[in-house]
Amino acid sequence: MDTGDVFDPNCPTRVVLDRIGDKWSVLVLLCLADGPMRFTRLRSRIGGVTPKVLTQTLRTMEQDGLITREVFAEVPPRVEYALTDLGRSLHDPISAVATWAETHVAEILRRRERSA
Amino acid sequence: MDTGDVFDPNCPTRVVLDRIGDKWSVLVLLCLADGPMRFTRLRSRIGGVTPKVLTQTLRTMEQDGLITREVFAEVPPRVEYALTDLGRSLHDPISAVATWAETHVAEILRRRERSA
DNA sequence: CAGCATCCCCCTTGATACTG
DNA sequence: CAGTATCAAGGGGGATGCTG
Repeated sequence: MDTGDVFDPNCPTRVVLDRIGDKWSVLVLLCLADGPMRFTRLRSRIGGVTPKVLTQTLRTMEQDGLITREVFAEVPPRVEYALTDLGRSLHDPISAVATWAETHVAEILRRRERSA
Repeated sequence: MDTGDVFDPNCPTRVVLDRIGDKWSVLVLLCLADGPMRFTRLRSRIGGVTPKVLTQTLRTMEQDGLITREVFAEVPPRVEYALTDLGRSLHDPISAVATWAETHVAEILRRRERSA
């Protein structure tokens, strides 16, 4: 397998880029960086996400080994999500992009309007 | 405008994240990091992209001020795309993510299969 | 060469409602 | 609380063909 060329459509790196490009995954990761968190907490912190989509996102991230899902046999039910080492290792790169975004958003919006 | 909370759905930072999440923008940016490039060159280096989508991507990136588009009045026509300073400033963060992707792709795919 | 025009499809995303 | 079920919609993305 060729992991050396992101430009190759068959390159598995594309898979990762797709996941990162996902609208919610990044937000979940940034959120969980503050520590383990329950479903409802995630949902309320990440504005605009529906339960279904949040569940989908969490399941996929779990399968990819980015987060863990721990169910406590209690009433009422409690489920905690947390970053794995792999997930944590992605935090810094993602965070750098987020910081860039926050820094340059204004400029981009300005240019976008100017060319509208 | 509140640029401080990525979790706010109205936060313009989301806009940038969306653009970055775009399937092709990242590839274009990585590609142009090697220097100015013509349409066809971009198209052949970025496997799997159709002209229409590539054009859309380039236009949007131009409007956002990430790249420039220079048309040479020649026959046959020649159009060169290049990164702006803004675009260049995004290269490092993006590149960090890409590197992460290449490094951890194998592990992710392994986990994904294991949980399938 | 560098693209625009068209048509189309599917797949994500979402709103709403319900449940173990 | 932490989800599932269902249904609807929209647009990103793609194939093809044409042109300045």
